[in-house]
Amino acid sequence: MVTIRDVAGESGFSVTTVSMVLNEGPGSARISARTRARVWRVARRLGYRPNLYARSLRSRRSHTLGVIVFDLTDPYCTQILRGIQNHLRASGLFPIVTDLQDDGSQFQPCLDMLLGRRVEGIIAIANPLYLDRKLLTEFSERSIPAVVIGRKLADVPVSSVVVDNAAGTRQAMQHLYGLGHSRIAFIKGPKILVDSLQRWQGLESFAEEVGLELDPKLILEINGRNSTYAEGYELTEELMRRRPDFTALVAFDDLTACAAIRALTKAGRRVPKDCSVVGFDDVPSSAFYNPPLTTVQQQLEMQGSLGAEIIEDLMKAAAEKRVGQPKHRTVSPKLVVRESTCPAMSS
Amino acid sequence: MVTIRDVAGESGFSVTTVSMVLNEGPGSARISARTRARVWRVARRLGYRPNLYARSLRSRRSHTLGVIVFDLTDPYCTQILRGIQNHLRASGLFPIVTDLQDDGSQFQPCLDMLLGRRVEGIIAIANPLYLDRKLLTEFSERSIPAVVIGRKLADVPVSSVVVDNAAGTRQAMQHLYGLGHSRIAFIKGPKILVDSLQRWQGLESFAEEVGLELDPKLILEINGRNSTYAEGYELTEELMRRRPDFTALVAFDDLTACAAIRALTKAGRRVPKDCSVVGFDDVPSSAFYNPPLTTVQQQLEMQGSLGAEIIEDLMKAAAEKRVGQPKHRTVSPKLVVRESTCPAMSS
DNA sequence: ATCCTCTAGTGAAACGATACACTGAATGAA
DNA sequence: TTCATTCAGTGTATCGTTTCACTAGAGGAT
Repeated sequence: MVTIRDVAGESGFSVTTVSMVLNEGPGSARISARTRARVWRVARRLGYRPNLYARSLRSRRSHTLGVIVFDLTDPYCTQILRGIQNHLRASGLFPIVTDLQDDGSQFQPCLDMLLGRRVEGIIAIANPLYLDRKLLTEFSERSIPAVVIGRKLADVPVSSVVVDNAAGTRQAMQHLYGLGHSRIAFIKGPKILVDSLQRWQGLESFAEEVGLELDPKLILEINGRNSTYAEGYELTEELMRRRPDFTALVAFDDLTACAAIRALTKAGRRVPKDCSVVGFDDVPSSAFYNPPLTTVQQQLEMQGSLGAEIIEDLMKAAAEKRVGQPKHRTVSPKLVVRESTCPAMSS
Repeated sequence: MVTIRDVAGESGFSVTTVSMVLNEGPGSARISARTRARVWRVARRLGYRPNLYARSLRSRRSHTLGVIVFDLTDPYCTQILRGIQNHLRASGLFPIVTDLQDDGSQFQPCLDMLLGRRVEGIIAIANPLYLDRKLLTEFSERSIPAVVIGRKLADVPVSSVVVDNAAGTRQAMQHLYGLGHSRIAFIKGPKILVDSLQRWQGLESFAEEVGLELDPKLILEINGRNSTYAEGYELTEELMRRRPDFTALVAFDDLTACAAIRALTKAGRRVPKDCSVVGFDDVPSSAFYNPPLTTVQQQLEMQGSLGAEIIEDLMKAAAEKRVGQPKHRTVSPKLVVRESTCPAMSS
């Protein structure tokens, strides 16, 4: 591997000069244009590549941030990741992503990894199950900026990006109500997720406003013990057993919605003609479902880039020894209407 | 941040001793148990975390490998990634993943990134479109081990892991043939992918063996100009226009299969009763499709871990200054039968 | 001629770890 | 007693950069 010393020797200038030229920093202005050109030429000819380890060691900056995702195979995570990457590309920061693989006990090892690599900031994509606030506190103690995407932690001084869940389900309900649906079934999310409650509240408040009664028999809840899909499927069967006459179903998320559609189809009910279904998230595969899913889009990429923006600011502040105040952003979800919903049959 | 010097000062031993103890290397045997215990205790108490930059700089080992994926939001990639991670966890190697975002021009920057971080090996998940063999050659020149997953490059001395495409489509055909289907439609993959040809050949050879005639009018091909899904949808419509009487359809991949199912459903044909459909890949969402997709499972996780195994061996060889021979592995695909296929109607 | 400023660059000391050759004391054999 | 060997560590150079204080020489002002 060719080092800066090689470039210096070959070009006839000192290591310092080469360093200043190649970094194009403020010092570089003190070097004549001719020298700069020569240094660059030699560096290029030799294929010089600065050793990031040496650089970071000396400069005490890693230009690196850690991203902790709870499951890299989950499209929810990868979309957010995409947003983060896109925002970061311009800023010269490099994301190191670590994957919890849906296993909470991996949190500490991941954190150790990232701290060992001296990340200057952290973005955690939060499955609340695996988000250890104690560990996040560790960051604020070391004054390493951190932002959580998908969850707002009340008692920890950590930035956050969240979606306005209530606004999302309100839109979903508005849509169905506008289509003339009134016997609507619901599959609520598991209690452990704050999102479950928020989504339910948005939905309930809309129903109350327009004077729509919700039949308790048509409200079921995922308990989260088995696979979401399997459970969604079974709950839908249970709903049909209880009250076969509902004309629409609101699912906690897209996966549940897909399970519901499958169960309905199996039972001989056509979606959307016999029953409309709406989901939440808008993961990419929802657009390709049979039928394409009407769902509440979370703007995950946007959430990612907002998170990246926040962390970037905080990191800049930290580098300049200022203290950055935690920031909190909320993104507005947007209903995307596809083919899993249609007007209620006038019965 | 607490350094090794702090631990040395606090424990009363020399930096060298602390280093030997904490690394638990061969040198550590020369240190008494009492000293070891003390050093560990102090290190733990102070929260010492070795600086990986300093370590790598001095030891000239990064214990790091680069993974280049062509699209991190593609489940194909994330499943392979999962396999890689799982294999690597035990071996103390850390994967740094870079994402091409489906943009070939990102290949060089990603490579630069990885080389700057002194990765000791590379795994590339190959969308052949973006796999630059010139750049990969750069690795073998620097004698950095590399393995490509998803493609075997004939003229480059680089290891590979591939799926036996032909065996996969043979199984798919066997399945349909066994169910009594004989009027089968096909949507071939785009010409630029080697997989397209291989899958087609497997399929054709099976048909020939059992004396099944393939109607040229029922063979269409994705050209890859627009979105695969949209094209799959349109091609299916075209097939129905040409010969509405086919009873089964073999799609190039799962996404195409989903598009086909959607098009068939829209046209009022029930899957599988009126037409069976089989895909290829078995991405996770295929199991949740409506109906759940019968498809050829690629064993992507397995491919990932095989790739990791190869790179691990090669890296070990490189570290010991041996030369590792490129290895080539082929995984056998496996048909998974779900609900998108059923016996042909006896007509 | 002297002093000062500016220009264009240089030298040496870090950064935090590991590698390697070395050492003082204790032990054992002759 | 003496010499060699082992034990349990230590001192110092080094990895490839950046940082910071410094300087030789040119040019201008007095």
